[in-house]
Amino acid sequence: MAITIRDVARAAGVSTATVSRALRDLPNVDDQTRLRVQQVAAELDYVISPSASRLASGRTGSVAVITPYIARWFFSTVLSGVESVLQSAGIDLLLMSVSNSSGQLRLPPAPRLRRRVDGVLVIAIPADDPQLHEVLALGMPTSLIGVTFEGVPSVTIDDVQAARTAARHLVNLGHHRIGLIGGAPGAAPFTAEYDRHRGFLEVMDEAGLQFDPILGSYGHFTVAGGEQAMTDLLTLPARPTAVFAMSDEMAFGAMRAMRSHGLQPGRDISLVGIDGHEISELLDLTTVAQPVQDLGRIAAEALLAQLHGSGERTDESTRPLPTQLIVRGSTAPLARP
Amino acid sequence: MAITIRDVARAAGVSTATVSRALRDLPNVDDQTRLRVQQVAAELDYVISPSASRLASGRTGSVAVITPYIARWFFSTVLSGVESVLQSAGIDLLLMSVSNSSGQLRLPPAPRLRRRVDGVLVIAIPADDPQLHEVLALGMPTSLIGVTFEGVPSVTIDDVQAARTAARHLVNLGHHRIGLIGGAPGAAPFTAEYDRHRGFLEVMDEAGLQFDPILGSYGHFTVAGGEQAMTDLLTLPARPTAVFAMSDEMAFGAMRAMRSHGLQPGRDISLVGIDGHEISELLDLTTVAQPVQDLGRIAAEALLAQLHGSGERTDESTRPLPTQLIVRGSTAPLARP
DNA sequence: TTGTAAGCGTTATCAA
DNA sequence: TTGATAACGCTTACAA
Repeated sequence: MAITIRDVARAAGVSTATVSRALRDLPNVDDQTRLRVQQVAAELDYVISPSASRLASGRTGSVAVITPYIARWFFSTVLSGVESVLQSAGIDLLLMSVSNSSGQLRLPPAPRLRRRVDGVLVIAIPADDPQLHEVLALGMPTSLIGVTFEGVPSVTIDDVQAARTAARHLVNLGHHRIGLIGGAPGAAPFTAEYDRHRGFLEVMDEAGLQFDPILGSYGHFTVAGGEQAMTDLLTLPARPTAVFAMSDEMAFGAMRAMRSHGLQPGRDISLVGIDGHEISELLDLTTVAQPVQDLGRIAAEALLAQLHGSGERTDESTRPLPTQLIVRGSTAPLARP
Repeated sequence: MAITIRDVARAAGVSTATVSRALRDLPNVDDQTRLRVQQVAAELDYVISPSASRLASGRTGSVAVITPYIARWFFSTVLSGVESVLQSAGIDLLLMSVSNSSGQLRLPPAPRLRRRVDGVLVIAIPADDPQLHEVLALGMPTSLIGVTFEGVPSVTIDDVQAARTAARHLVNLGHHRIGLIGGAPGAAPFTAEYDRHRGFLEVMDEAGLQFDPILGSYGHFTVAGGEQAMTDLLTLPARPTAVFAMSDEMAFGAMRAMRSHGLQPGRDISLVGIDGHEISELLDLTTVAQPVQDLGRIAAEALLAQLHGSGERTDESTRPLPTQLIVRGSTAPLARP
């Protein structure tokens, strides 16, 4: 069968304990000994058995990433940030999707986590989702991305601020009749939807523009959702002159709806999104960019810190990551009538 | 500490062996006994220790997915297909990226696989990449996506045919001066690049059009790569009237280059891609769509079959998955001069 | 600095 | 159908 630690020990003329210590770079091993053990191990092409190591040590050396979607831009980009950090740290990354969209019946993730991973990273699962609660109830080291939850470390942007920036941009361009495309207004607090909604309304208030609820159009955070929402706005008797879409993908859909109506973003209606999606540049969409990969990277680092530390959740209340307005052709000053 | 199998055995009044059998639905257990054991286990909130189980059984119940990129559309979409199958089968999915692009020094994946997973899924790593060879040399159950390799099961589309379809479409529209945007012509055989190149040239030959090498422009399979390649074509004395881009993302870049030059896809130059990228519809790009999620799903199923079967690689030489031409506004008949 | 040996929590063989 | 019990391959007190 495969080479075991005993084979290495025998070949190096030491005990298995010493091999174990030497190979893991633990202190209290003679340099000569360590070197010899490492050489022998290499010669024998020895690889440690993770199962045995995990059983004996109680640590799994792996973390789970729980995400609602894998194939969407935001989530896969976050994931790539997470992966790069975990890979460097030599930690196994278990990927688990919890999407229930495709009619797939999905087991709740919590039971699959126990005794299997040392920690969990959760990407943008709404704060009121029962699955999130189950995961948090496990009490293991956890790091949240794009959601906040009392007492649990999380990495986010300032969604209120991001929405404010987008809305302010439109207001500064002279627009009064500003439409809103986003998730349902009844979203749970501490979610991106909720906060972006709030930021938008704040700016409208401050500008002395009262938001006409008929200009709010809601749907899924997808291209299709944005298209539908924009279509609704375009069939209004009095169209908005500018629209704030809560995500770039919704804005893409909005653009398509506009094109179907023979309208052009920037010329006929100004449009701004949030994300900094790769495709936004192509479509010439003004957007408030967020550092998506960094979200993942930093959350992963925070999780590693918990793992290496006491194992307790250390909610160091990190400040939100910065966002940046990128002005492109989809927004323009309100044409004087 | 945590509940173990012995606690369950004690509480149910049976041996640990029986608990193990009952909980895994093995035969030769009395129905009464099985039921009682399951109830007791549930009451005690018992979860099996994967490490212990793996150590004792020799199976890890997990597979690794090795991919060059995580955040790119093709790869994340394949990944989502893979994940849905593995999740249903109760198999852990270990995600490993091998991208060396971002200057990140990445350990070769092979050593990280040994004794850690029961099988491997590899997404679109070129057939001549040494990392792929290392992985294959492990001799474990393996399933390839988007590459073929003698003796190893793989799931692909017919890239030659896909390219033929795209090229034929342009030829049928009356174009003679057709440009090519893609990966370097010196690509390794059995890769998408190589085959798409071949399919394109075949059609040109068959149509009696001889391909002027100056109309071939090569770069990375990215938006930026496509933009650069198209820019080069546009600065030619005699521009092509139509262009075949080997991927939709390259076509997106090509579109941007055209716009910079005041040209419009379909009107001034016809453009066709390959992929069926979600964004293609938005950009009105004609493309040859491939069933990307299915690629992942089917490859995962093939891997599961190996796992459940003899453990040997069963190269059942599955036929390539079908592709489909989707005609949109970016291609049009050659305007009669 | 090194070795001894008792776990870690299952699975699987063999016998009953 | 069930039970004893020997692996599985490592880690980690504790001793030396």
